[in-house]
Amino acid sequence: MTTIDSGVRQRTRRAILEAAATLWARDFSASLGDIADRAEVSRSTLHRYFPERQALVDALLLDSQAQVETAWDAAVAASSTPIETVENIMTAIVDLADQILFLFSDPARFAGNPNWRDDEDEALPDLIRAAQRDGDLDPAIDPAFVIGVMYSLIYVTAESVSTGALPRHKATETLVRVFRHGLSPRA
Amino acid sequence: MTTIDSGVRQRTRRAILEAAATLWARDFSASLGDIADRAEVSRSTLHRYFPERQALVDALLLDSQAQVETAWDAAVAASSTPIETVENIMTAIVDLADQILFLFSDPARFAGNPNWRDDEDEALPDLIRAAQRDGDLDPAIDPAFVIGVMYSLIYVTAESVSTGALPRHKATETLVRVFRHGLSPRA
DNA sequence: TGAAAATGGGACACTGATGTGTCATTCTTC
DNA sequence: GAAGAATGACACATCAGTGTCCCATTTTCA
Repeated sequence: MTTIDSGVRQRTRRAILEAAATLWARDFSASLGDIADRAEVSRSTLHRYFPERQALVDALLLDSQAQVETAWDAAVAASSTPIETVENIMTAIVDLADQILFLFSDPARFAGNPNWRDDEDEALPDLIRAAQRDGDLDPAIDPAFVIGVMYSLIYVTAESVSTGALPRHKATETLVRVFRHGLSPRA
Repeated sequence: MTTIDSGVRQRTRRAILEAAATLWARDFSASLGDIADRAEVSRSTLHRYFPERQALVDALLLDSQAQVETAWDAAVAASSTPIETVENIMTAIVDLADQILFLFSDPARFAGNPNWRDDEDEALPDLIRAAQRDGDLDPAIDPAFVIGVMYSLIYVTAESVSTGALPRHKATETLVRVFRHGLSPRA
């Protein structure tokens, strides 16, 4: 178990993490039994991979942060200006809505957890301020508020996509448009 | 108990409902003990007012809907155009963020509950469409998406106000501004 | 094919939340 | 000051979620 990592184990582990993200994004009190059902795995198996509930929480925390970071870095690499970077990050993260909700829906959820990193806590406000200096975002609006709007719009967009109300490209297009127009310095 | 409604009982009842709204808005699995603590009341007293958990849920459901309806009607009465009505509703509802979260954060929470009413389910989309016809909102954006943006912005604004990041008038001003600009038909 | 790995499922104890009831104390109100 | 309302503090039973074993069965792979 410590040295061997068969493909089977990886797939099972991933299925459990996916199920946990889906359920815990909406309801963090969802039981391990619910998660096991969703992952199409017995509760025994779930406990073999994650002995305690906290172990699954920690694993999902690390996994979610890694996924977000990957998408984040790709968005940064593909952008040239601050506003473009912010918009690309939003678009990229729409697909990680479950992970975002799990990570950020309750600010106190991971307080004191050694695995919690708020790396971007400074990177994002810096980006916002840079975009404000460039004249692409209204400098009168508190960066923290801008970030709140960002995550809100991401969540709304992800909902629209997951319910099938809008195709992904159309939804993200609207997302970026609403964000840019809503927070632009133009009166 | 059935005929008498002393001021004491009303205050205690209200304190419990307030506490439940505050806690359940963020975490619907919060225990009755937590709510009793928050309301500064013993768990015994809470059970005297609401014999079962479900009784408290139903009472809060009715109370929240009534509060929202009151604020809603006042906003409608004070407005003359569809877009103005929508904006006034948003501003009024910022103070009811806990109730809004309790009512709408989980679409399935009240499925099948006889006390659940979605009266505004048609009133709001109608308002949106009217504002779109007036040229105040972009007709290319799905009304359901507009409503999602509305509630998201209300939540972000309420957060800013409750954490003290922004004074209420400044926050609501930004709220309306972002909404109008973000969804305006102007390119 | 046969061993090892992986899984399913049941039994069990433990814990926290819940629902019910009783009794003593505090507070209103006349 | 006395009667009744309101509350707090316990005690107790119940129940769902959790964590731990154990064993039979299935799947994987050399």
